[in-house]
Amino acid sequence: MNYWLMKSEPDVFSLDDLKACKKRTEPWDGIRNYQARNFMRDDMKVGDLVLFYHSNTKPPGVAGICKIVREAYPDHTAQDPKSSYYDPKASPDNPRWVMVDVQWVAEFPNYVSLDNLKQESEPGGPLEGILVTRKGSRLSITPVEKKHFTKVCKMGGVKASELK
DNA sequence: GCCAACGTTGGC
DNA sequence: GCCAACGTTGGC
Repeated sequence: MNYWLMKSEPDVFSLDDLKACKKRTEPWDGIRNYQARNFMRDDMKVGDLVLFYHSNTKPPGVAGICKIVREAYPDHTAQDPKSSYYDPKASPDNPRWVMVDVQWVAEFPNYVSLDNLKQESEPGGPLEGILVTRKGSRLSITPVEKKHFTKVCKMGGVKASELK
């Protein structure tokens, strides 16, 4: 079982939006970065838990938890000329990009802002090494260590051991 | 809106 | 295969 952090701009798609979806489930489409794609394609498994991060908002931070309910399959928006995610190099033979399905799990009673994360990821801190607080880190999907996942849940006011 | 950091593209 | 130019991300 792996843990992840996934970024989304809440103006585009927020944790609340996910909660409002049918079965609280929605494809995570539009990933157009190879490193992020490879994480999805090679390492994401059904049941993996995800920190749902709101980017490009004030303040940025982790809003809650979702989980992987379907493993990687072709992202059809890459083949749709009308989609803003259209990629002319994608085709049925070579879909090029993949997506996964995620399901809403929990909203944090306490929003965990990027500032909070930074404070705890200082040298010697409980989140030392977490990728999201690294300078210049733009990757929209990053793996998260179990101990870091547990700590962020605690900061958010949720017990990681009670998630399902 | 600015811009640093990073990824991608394409000429050579 | 190098690298300049360009595009994007995302905090501030």
